[in-house]
Amino acid sequence: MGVSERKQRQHEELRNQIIECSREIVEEEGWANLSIRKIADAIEYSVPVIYKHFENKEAITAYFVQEGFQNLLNEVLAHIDSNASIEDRFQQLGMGYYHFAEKFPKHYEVMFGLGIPTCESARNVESINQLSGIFRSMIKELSHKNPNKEIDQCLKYRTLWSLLHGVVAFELLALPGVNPVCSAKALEDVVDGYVKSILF
Amino acid sequence: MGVSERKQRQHEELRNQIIECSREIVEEEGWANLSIRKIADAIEYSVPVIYKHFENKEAITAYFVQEGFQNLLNEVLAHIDSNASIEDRFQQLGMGYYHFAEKFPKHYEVMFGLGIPTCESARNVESINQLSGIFRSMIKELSHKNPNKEIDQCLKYRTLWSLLHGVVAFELLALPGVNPVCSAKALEDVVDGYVKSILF
DNA sequence: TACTTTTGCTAACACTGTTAACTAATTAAG
DNA sequence: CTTAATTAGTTAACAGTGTTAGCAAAAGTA
Repeated sequence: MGVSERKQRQHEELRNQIIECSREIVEEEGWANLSIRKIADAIEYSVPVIYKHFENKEAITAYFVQEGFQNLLNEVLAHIDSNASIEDRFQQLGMGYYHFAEKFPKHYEVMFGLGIPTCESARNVESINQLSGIFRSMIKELSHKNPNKEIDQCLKYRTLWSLLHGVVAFELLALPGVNPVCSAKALEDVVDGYVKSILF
Repeated sequence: MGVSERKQRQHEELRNQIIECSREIVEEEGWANLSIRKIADAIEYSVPVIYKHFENKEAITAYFVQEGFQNLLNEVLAHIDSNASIEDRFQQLGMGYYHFAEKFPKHYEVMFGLGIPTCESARNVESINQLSGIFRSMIKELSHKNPNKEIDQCLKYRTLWSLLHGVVAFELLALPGVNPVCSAKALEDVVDGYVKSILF
């Protein structure tokens, strides 16, 4: 037959077109200007067709949240050299995180935007759990280097992510009065302080 | 006459009503559900009346950004005991920042929300400059305690704000997989590391 | 009293997300 | 091969959004 296969292929192709057109719109006009009608226009289909592929608009943004966390995971993994010292690996982790945000700022926006209902869609994303695992194991390893100090690893896990997010969010916010110091430098500084806070 | 005075008073009263009704709506339904028509309904006037008091909807949110930074400044000032040591004052600053976000989460959202066009409206807010001044002078003072180390104060200013924002943003995002460690504790931890990164 | 200004309204325009109802094309069954 | 069933895709509507033009009524001024 092959006919139903072709149909399914075409169905998936259309889904991809929705995704790619959405990506372009967001890239050029930002999340606020992404609309179902614009997508429909871009894929040259009528509006209701989109609802055959995505339950609603939020499901489209949720896709990008998912994709974003996958990219974040890949970027972090790509930056970590498992032969390096644990201290260096923390810097590498930071740089991976930073480079992700630099490469995919729109993804970062929708992943971590405050007040946007996409926070919900971050739940049940497998990549987060993997990232979480990397973070925690590195913290554990670093903690072992300083057996004298009682270290709350749960707390440290949270602060690590806070630090990373803080630096990156500031870069994206471009708050007034803040000189354009290189964010990578700021992140290096912050991670350095973080590592020291565990070691000393 | 006093008649034009009364008119102006009534005009200002209506403006206040717009603000207070907006505050209530945002408190109960969030920023996404704040609409001109809902405000008009609440103040029991027709829609165009609102445009006599605010140029557009963004001007309303801009008002809250302004108010937010004023509150943030007040909260920070209230927490800092000028007789305390510089190390303690950094902790106090952090706590002031944190308590502001705790008391006014909706303000924090609109002040620092990513991707929301209100970032623009943060420019030209006088309170930011005052806050900025406090941050910088404290960094300067702490740096003097360690004359051996060459400290990039511009960088430290940026990282300080990143740290504060990072912790608070995480609290508000309530990201999955992150145990509900007390944010105040996380902030204390972070500020401690920050101070040490300057002193040692 | 007549004129002018202010005040506030209705109604519209151009958008938004979402869905019900319909048509046309395609597929499967008799 | 024709008929029935399914699917694909459409139009048109509903309810909501921000914003504004045009008008009526009220209030203030001469």
